[in-house]
Amino acid sequence: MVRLGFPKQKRLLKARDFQRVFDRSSAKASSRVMLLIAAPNGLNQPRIGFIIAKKQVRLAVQRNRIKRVIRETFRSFDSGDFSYDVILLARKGVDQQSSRKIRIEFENLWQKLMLRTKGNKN
RNA sequence: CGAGUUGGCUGGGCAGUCGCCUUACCACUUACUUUUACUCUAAUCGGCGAUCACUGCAAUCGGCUUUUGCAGUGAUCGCUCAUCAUGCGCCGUAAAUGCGACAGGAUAAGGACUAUUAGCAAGGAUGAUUGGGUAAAGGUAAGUGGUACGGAGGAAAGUCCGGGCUCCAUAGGACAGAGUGCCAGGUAACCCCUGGGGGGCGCGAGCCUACGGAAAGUGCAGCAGAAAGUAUACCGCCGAUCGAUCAUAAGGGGCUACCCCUUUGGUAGGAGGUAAGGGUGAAAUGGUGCGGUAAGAGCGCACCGCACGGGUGGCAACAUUCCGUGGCAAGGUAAACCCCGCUCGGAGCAAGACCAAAUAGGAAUCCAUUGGCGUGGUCCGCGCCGGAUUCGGGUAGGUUGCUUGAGGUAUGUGGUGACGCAUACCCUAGAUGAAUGACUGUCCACGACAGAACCCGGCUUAUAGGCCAACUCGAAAU
RNA sequence: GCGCCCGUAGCUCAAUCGGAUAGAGCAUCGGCCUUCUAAGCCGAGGGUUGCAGGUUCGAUUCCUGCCGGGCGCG
Repeated sequence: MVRLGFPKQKRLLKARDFQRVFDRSSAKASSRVMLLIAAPNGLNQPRIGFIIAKKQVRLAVQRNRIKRVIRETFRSFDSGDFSYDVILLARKGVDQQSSRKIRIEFENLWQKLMLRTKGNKN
């Protein structure tokens, strides 16, 4: 049974964590409106952090919406022992897309990312 | 019914599943800590003792050697060391005490015994500090799981004003600077609000209004126009008064087909008069009429307007169909400089406070007590005493501030109103990479603008709609 | 959380302490030149001066409020 909670252990909180992911990034997946960067974290679960700049998404309501949608999607994943830290970078125009579209796009990118990290291992 | 004005309220509802944050409670785990019990004995400082070595002194009239004693230094070993006290007769051990009963039995009575007792007092190598382990109980923190309550806005936004709060002096004086500007009131305060006045717009309900001073001074006004701030005069009008000229109508005179003088009328002109008319401009020094004049003109008069003084009404701004005076100026611009009145100390929750951690508080240069820093534009004042710059190095983790407040709701009451007062009840986000979402079903008007970050009062801006109240205009009907 | 600056032609910039038609270079278009192109020469078009109000006779300029962009301090 997969637990669907979203506690703080599954988030990136400190500036240090973010810096580490940028320094040791091993896989990327991107689309027109967002970019995922992943780095191994040595835990038995993935963690996620958001970088949604005010410059890219002006309104606070939209920034909150994107975070909520993606957190919700991330929460519902059966990630298994995918032990990577992932950073989501928002690009311009995300706020123009509907929540459903963002959700689908993020799911696709996540699948891509999992494939790529496996490829790296081999 | 249509069109409109003003003010106020609301800002999708319901059900289910999963998830996030705060708080409270319960259970478990981990860490820390306190107390108690048991247990182990490590370190530092100090002290004591023994042995050995060295040095000095004495025992001895002197020297040497030896011995003994004392003192000092050093080394080694040991004790202090395992607990809320133990232990100290003698022996032993390297090492440590004095006093001392009552009652009682026995006895004639007492001693002895009881008794190294009880008790008292002093001393000390026995001192001071830091520890480890196990168990139990309690507390704190973190995490996990569970239950329950609560969980963004009317603008949370822009950061345009005003305050609270915190630190710097208790926020003080002067200048500079900034803001503000009809009057009265409300308020903690305001560039806010309410009521009133003046001006402008609208048929109206209503709306807008930086609305002090131009007689303190300085500046500015292109083009056009004669002239743009000083009063002047371009085209005009007049030319009474001046001479020239024409006519000769009237009168007079003379040398009588002509001439002269005066008057009258005309023409051109000049000195001059004038500001009615024309034209320019955003703006040209009251308007209309009559009189008047050479033509005109506030030159005079009437009415209107204006200014000043007084009265009256109003707290005041101001108003005035009241009275009087003045023929009538002193143009505009102060969101140009400026003057006047009033207001304003600076910084901001990354304020500030506490805990923990870290460090060597380093090097160079410059300035220096008429100085530097706090302190901000300057000076004074106040407080503190080295300061500034560069280079190098270290730390930038947590708690608090943090939500009970100029708070809300209801009722009553004072006031035209903003708002005030009284009583009762209520507690309503507090995150910190930042919490309200997702999915499903269903209903309808098919859901706009938009997310708290120390807190309030306003302003401004954005906003799908829906609801309520008051009022205005128009139409129809009664 | 504070503080400051800038928005003018497609682009880069001017415009005197408010004065009339908002100008220059590059770019665009047309013509000349050249066999053709480039360069050069001549000419033309292109502006709601970020938006909305206000002050003023008159606003790119002054004031107020919005919108957008940039910079600095902690």
